[in-house]
Amino acid sequence: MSQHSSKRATLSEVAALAGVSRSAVSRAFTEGASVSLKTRSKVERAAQELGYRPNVLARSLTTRKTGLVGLVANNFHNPIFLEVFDLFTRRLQTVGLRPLIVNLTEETDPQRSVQLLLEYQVDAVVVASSTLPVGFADSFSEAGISVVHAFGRPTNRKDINVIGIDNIEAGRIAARRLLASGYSDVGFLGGPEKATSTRDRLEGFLDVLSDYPKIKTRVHFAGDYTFEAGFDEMASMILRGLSQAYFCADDVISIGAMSALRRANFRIPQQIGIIGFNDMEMAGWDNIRLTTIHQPLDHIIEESVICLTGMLTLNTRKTYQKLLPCHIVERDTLPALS
Amino acid sequence: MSQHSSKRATLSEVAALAGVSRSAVSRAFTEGASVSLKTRSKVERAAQELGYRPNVLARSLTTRKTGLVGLVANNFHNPIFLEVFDLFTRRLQTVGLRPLIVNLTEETDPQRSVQLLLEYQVDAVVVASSTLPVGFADSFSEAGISVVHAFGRPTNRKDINVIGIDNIEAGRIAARRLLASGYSDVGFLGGPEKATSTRDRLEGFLDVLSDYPKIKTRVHFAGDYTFEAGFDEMASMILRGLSQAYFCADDVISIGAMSALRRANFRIPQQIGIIGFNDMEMAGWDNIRLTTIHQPLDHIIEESVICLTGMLTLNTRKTYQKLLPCHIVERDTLPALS
DNA sequence: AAGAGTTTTGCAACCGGTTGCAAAATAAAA
DNA sequence: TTTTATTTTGCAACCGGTTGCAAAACTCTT
Repeated sequence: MSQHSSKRATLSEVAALAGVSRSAVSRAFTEGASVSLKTRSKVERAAQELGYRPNVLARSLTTRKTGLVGLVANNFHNPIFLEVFDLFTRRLQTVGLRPLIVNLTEETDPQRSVQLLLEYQVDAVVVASSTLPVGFADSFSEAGISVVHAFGRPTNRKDINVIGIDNIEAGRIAARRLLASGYSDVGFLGGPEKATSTRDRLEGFLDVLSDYPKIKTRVHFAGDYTFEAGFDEMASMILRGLSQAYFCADDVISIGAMSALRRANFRIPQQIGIIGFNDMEMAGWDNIRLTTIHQPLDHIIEESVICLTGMLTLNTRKTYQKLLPCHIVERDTLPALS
Repeated sequence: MSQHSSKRATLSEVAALAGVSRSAVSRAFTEGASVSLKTRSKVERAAQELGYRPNVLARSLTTRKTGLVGLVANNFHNPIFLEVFDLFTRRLQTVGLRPLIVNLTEETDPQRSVQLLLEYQVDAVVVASSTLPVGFADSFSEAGISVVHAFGRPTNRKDINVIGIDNIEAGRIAARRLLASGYSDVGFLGGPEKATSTRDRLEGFLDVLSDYPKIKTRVHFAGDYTFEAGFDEMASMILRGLSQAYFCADDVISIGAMSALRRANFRIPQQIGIIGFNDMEMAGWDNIRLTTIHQPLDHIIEESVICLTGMLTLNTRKTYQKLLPCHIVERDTLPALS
């Protein structure tokens, strides 16, 4: 009941007050340990009295489980990541894990970040990004830490778990949707050219279109998954001539691009059609209503956390690679299909 | 150079390999400890060889510093928080602190979250929210942990640090700006009615307007700092009759409200003027161009981290309460001033 | 070369917990 | 009640580090 504001109570103090051994106290606080009802209640009373809470970090020293999970991300300018953080932190919380977040900026040295998470003895690492230094996720598994790469691309590295979507198929879906609207001149506006997600979506996109040689196809890249990048790239495309419709490889890029189009007085979808990617919250806002490919964030994250807890409880090191299906959400930036 | 993939090397192993005592190794890894050049290099060589990295958690046991900082937030649906996270994680990283993030949802028990951070022995807690269970920040300082409440309201509780803005003054600024445009009927569209930020902004707003009894003033509240809340509230206001201009107490609410207005064919700013609050990244996007009150996020966060490191290094418990100035960013949702 | 002053080193105890093991206590069987 | 099986308990060692203290190893004087 009473609280010491200054100093935190320790195991020994509780043991002393309860009149039992330190081990007894420890056991009273460990699930499924052997303690009699009598001791347990003595301990609980004493603990209550002192406001005792076990020190997880000290405990981790012997149990070798910290409950910490590194959450590495490198794009804090795309609103989709707020949703990602929300979902990840919630899910991790409910399974008793604590996210230790690493913001991988241009200034931070990736290798140093790896070290850092190692020093904090994280139980596992979640890498949430589709644009990363190649081999970044690898360095964790090399150091003996379980990794799950959310939004990643499948790899043949046996010890990396990947949960994401089939970006190639997503590119195909977009291409087919544009074909269905009858366009004869379509464009691809990707994110960073070297990002695996960009390359894969482009591959699928071109894959479908290669069967329709009469349809003109243009390819462009925004340097970044940001509004400005989308805006700027579209602005320059306007000067060089436009296709009838675009597959923009990210919602925020789409919004940037549409903004540039509207500023140049193009009407969407009447003059130019747009299909985005991600289906972030904002895409459904009434002033945007972006037709886009839904990426099943919650599902991806759910699976990631399942994969993670799986590895932590039974420590089966079975590699887990899962690609989840995407689907189109029809809104107002492509003409409705009949 | 070589790495053990399976097992992490420990202090003792390094000591053995280097042929020195464990203390020597420890000292070689502690800034400013007494070690000869010779031993240091022996240790470094051995550490390199084994891929040794000290266990921060074990160290924290004796040093009583974990380098962990709890970062508590409760709104993952407002894009402004992505900026907040970005800035906080960056800043904390550069001063060698690690953010342990807590997502305070409706399901999570606030008291349990406090416990949790205590169990992890965080060095300090940052509470980043302007809408929180009253006394929430208190429970940390009661437990003997330094708290800084970013975006909070000043309090007379002596042990809580607050860094934020003067919301009352912000309300005044908004009111004066609307007056300057010559409106004779203005509205306030706040966030959650009980949030301190809402109440304060309203207070300032009404404070200025009380000097102009001829100007009609209406007050409304959106239930939440979200797009939908802004949209819905404005939609229902449209039915009940509108003022000429509104101070919306958050950008995302503003965007929701404007969306409802546009859908009802009102032209902004010609028919209805809007001034928002926060100046989030998106407010400057070309398709939004929201005139809004800039809240100095980066400055607030910089100060918060300074306050925090101050408390941690020299552990002066001097209370630190700082309100930073806001200013208007003129864009396109209010008529330009001559 | 001996003595004084300074720096470096290792020992051992400690931080706050957990856990294998054998002894003590309790419950069940005879 | 005694014997045996079972549960509960405390001891002591350990997890991976740090640190006060006294001894050891250096410098520098004289």
